[in-house]
Amino acid sequence: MIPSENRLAEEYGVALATMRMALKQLVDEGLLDRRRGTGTFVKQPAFRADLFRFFHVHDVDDPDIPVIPESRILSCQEVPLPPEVQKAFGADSASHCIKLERVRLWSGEPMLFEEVYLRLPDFEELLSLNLKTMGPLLYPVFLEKFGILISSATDELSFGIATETSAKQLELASEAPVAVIQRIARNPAGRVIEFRRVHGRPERFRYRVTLGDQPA
Amino acid sequence: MIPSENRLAEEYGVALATMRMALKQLVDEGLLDRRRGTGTFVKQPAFRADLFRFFHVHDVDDPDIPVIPESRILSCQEVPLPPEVQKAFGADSASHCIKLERVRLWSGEPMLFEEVYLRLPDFEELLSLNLKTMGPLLYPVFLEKFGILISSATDELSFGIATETSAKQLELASEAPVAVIQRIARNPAGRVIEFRRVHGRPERFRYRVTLGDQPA
DNA sequence: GTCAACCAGTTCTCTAGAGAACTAGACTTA
DNA sequence: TAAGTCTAGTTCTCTAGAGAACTGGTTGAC
Repeated sequence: MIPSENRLAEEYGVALATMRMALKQLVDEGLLDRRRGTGTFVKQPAFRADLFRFFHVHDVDDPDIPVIPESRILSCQEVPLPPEVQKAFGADSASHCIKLERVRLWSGEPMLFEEVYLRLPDFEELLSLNLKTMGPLLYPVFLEKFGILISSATDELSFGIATETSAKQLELASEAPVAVIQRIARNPAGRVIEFRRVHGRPERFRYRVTLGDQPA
Repeated sequence: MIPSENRLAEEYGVALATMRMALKQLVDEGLLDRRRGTGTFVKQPAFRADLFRFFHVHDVDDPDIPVIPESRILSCQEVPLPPEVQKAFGADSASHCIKLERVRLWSGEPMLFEEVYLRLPDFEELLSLNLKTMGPLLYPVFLEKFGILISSATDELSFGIATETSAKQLELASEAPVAVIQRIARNPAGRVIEFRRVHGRPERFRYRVTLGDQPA
């Protein structure tokens, strides 16, 4: 809970209405939560709900329970920038980047194989970080360890065939059909922070997204 | 362009600041556009950009050009409510609904087969409407003919196999693999207006979505 | 012990206005 | 003609405050 609008206005030497406008803006941005008669509270960053709600693998039997799949990191190393990543990062990118490979499992079965590309030198420290200690979600790590907030992402879904690596990790036959998700994630300034390519086992794959005004 | 905030406040007998707050809210809802030094203008409903941006079939050669596929309506009739539609519409639904079938083509090739379920009696008039005169997009028709605004939608993508009908319309072999999109669309009050099931040819299928703050 | 009444603290809505910032068009001048 | 200047009209930001609406806790009556 933060101080009341009265106190804040006094403290910062602005009029009450001005402080109220400022607070309202922060509410609109999803950073604060105000309750009449109670007070103003800081909110968890909204991307947790916004970006992961749809990226869950849903149980086929009960599709309303979203699950965050377990994460198993395979590798994390510096590689030259692949051309499609170069295109996403833009001209101001370095010539190398970090490539992180991981498998996401659900009930012990591999569901998704992810290749995550991250900017250098921004994420240089990631190479020396203990990957075992990371949780299953990357964006909270970005925020806590690097101070980088992911505020928007564009996903593109299509169908493709497995690569040698993804087939192996997903326990599929070589060149089996897979779901392909390509994600470009940005910070609030619109700078592309992450390029991600995901291959998923098609038979249990389910991707959910809600656009527009979220109904209460 | 609508009258200035001064005039409106006077006309409605409220204070200037109050009218400003009201106008700001309409701007936030995407209904108005204000330009300092110029005036306030009514905006085209935002869903046009929000909901259709991602629902485009992108050219494989040039994925940055979105295309609205041509629409060919096959049928439009009253049918008993299928159970999954019943679940989406909720308990207050009538026992029957409108089912609209159509194919969406691109460069003459069928890309998507859609089954659209709409509430009765809300859309009763649709049965007597000349379907030939409708454009390729349904939501503008909902707004203009029925005064119903679609403001949010939840899409769920998965993989499945073609039904007899969808295989025929998409010119695929029976039980061929297809992309499946299930959409639930709502009005601003959160009432479910539309249930839609789409089958798509997998090989050129591409679905793009951006969540979070849209970068300028 | 239970329930109702009260109260201090908070946000919400609205009033009344001043001055800055900006725009589009009309006007002036070289 | 072309470029700069002015001006009326507009939105934007901020001040100063009153009263309503609501919440969570305390007090008091039974």
